[in-house]
Amino acid sequence: MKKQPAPDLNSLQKLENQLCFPLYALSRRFTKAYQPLLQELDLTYPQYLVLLLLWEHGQLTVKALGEKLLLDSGTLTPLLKRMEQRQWVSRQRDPRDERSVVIALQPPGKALQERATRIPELLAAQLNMTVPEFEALRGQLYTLLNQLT
Amino acid sequence: MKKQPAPDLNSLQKLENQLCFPLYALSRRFTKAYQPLLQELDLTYPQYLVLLLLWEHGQLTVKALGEKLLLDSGTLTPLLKRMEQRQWVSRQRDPRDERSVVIALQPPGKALQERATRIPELLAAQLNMTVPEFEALRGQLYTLLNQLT
DNA sequence: TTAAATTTAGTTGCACACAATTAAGTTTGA
DNA sequence: TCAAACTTAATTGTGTGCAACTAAATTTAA
Repeated sequence: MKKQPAPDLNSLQKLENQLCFPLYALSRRFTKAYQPLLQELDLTYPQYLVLLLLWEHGQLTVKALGEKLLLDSGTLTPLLKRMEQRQWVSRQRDPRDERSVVIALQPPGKALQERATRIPELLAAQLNMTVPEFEALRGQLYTLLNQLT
Repeated sequence: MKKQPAPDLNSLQKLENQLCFPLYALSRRFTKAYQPLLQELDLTYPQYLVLLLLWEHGQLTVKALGEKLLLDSGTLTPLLKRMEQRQWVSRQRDPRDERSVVIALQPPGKALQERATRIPELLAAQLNMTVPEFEALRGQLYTLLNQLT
């Protein structure tokens, strides 16, 4: 039950008073912080996200990956083809529903998991946040994500 | 003086426990929320950010735009050339320092300001947040941005 | 049953992002 | 002074993102 849906409208025309800009900038800075760690594995950040899901689930359809990552086939198809070229994943039509393409983790992709183990903690260490702060912020971001989805 | 720099490491390998993914997804969702409003002005979100700064400052160098937006010339140069083609901005070398290029707002670019007035409040209305919540979140995002910059 | 609607990936085209490099201009320090 | 170091944009090349569209497979509803 929120009372004031719109904050301080007069100054919202300024970049630094908006919410979207720091999200946009911080998202890119985060990706850049991952970059030196991912570069050692020859991975981009979106490719790393796909692998995180496949390390957990083994295989997922393009549709399922798109739902979890909020990406569409226009982004995923070429990205997954590059990952297929490196033998990290396989791509094949589901025989039970030929519309679906199943992306399955392959041994070279599985082998990256071990090398990536410490990435999350190395990133978290750069943030200087407590666990409750971290979890509260994450919760707020997911709440907003639900608002906009 | 933070006591616990790294949160709950065991589960950080999962997408939904990380901070970067919701930032990445939310940033893109926000841009998508702006899109129908910006489309009426034939603007992309990064172009809109450039105009926000030029509406405030009149003119800025490429370097200054890059510092404020955390974007480099590889992104800005082609973007600004597209904005120049539409007569929204001019691009000229600073005679006092020929290395610098000054981006100056032009009348058609200035004219967009009025048409964009209500964009921030229309966006804010979709968030269902109070002013204090909004400001607290913005503050946290800027704090993190400073950590990573 | 079967034509229409829906679902799922893929394709196309455009606009970012950014690393790496280049080129030109300016500052500096021995 | 003047060569080296630094600063600033531009360029090149790669990889996303996403809107719009296409094509094939499946589901649906009359």
